[in-house]
Amino acid sequence: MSVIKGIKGVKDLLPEETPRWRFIEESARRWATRYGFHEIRIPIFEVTTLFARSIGASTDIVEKEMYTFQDRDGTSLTLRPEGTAGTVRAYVEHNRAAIPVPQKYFYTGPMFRHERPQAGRLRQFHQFGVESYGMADPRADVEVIALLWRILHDLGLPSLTLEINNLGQAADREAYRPILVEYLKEHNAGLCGNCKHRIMANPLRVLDCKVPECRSITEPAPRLSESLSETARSYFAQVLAGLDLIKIPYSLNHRLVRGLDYYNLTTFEVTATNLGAQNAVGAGGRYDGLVETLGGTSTPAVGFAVGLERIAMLLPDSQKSLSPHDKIIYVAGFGTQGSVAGVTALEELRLSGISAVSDFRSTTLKAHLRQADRLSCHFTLILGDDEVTKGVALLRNMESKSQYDVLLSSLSHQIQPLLLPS
RNA sequence: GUGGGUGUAGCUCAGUUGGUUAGAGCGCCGGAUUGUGGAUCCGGAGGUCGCGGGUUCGAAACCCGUCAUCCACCCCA
Repeated sequence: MSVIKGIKGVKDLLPEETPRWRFIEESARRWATRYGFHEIRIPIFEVTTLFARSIGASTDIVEKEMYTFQDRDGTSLTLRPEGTAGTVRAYVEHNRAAIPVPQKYFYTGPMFRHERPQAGRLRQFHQFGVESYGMADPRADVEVIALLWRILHDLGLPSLTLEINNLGQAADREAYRPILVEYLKEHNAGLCGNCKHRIMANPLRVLDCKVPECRSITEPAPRLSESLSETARSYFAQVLAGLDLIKIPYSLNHRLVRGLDYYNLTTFEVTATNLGAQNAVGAGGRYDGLVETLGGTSTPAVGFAVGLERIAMLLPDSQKSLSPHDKIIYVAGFGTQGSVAGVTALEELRLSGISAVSDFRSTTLKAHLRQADRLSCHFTLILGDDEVTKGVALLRNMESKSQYDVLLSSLSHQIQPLLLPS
């Protein structure tokens, strides 16, 4: 019999790691709530066309990274590669635009992309994201960026950089595209093979190339910012002013081009050193056209998503185990009568709200005490045949080693006060 | 999809130009202490050397293939 193993790029989160995941998730929830966002829970799979339409048919995600399968009736379904598409779908489907207050949602959960795993990249990974609908106002952008920054900063993540760029409206990019293409064609010879292809396919991505030769070629290239309309420029200026106002530090990056088709105007990304090659912790932007693309009425929107695995990698040790664990009492029942009395003692303690554990493999007091020590229990309740005969149990303080009798008839009553925080 | 690194005990890793019974540390179990944990000492259990083939008198080591994993490219959170 061969052992069945987990799927490549899909990881278990073992009990040792879940406390700090909870810490991250709870922190993100708390901040999002404080900023007026409400949780939405959307399905893990959707019809494939939802993602193809929203993310962009020619993006890498849609072209080669989706987990797609057929439903029994032949409908093509896909495990969600990101959360925005599903959230917009729900927004449109439930006609949330009709509700007369800003619709601000957050979500968290697993996402799926079929890529080769590497540091900070899995096939099932987890994101926390927010979406703010209905406000075509720079302050909405600032609010979302501020929330992103606060979540990450509050977790104590080291050396974060917030980069921001203005992608303009689609018309601005259309105007810029031929200008950039012309420049790139002149310098075609010096570009890497990838970028030579990108000139026609997606010229903006050449700006984002990591190859040093490409970077030095694109450094003096005409910039998108020069082709932007006055409204796009002024909008972006107001976003930056808003960030200045509430003291969110940022740096402008004219090369920041996001990989999803639906972004316009403001785009941003928070990167960290020490993450390996995948250094983006979180990213987002404005996507004013998406709701309409998915059949809703024209609705401006802005949002972001952060990668939980990447946050977990960056989280300092001092932040990892902040969950306050209650005091636990170990019940050492051994011998014929002691074993039986141990079972009832465990249940009685638990019913009265006390965390109680035991290791039923241990048959000797020595073995029990060793387990109590390993479980770092503050107290051990010793229950051997002698104690049962006397109608008592021995309560041992594991640190001071002092121990005394407690009556079995009023066990939890006597133990409860001992477990209160001293 | 492409490239590179690594697969030996539960964990971290040694293992000489190919040579006899594959080791260490930590961990685990037991004893010293017949009902008292952590420290110490003593003892013990635990290995298809990733898998399959090949070369050889002989392979953990060399060759080929394969799988897993990690890292990087592409791209992204």
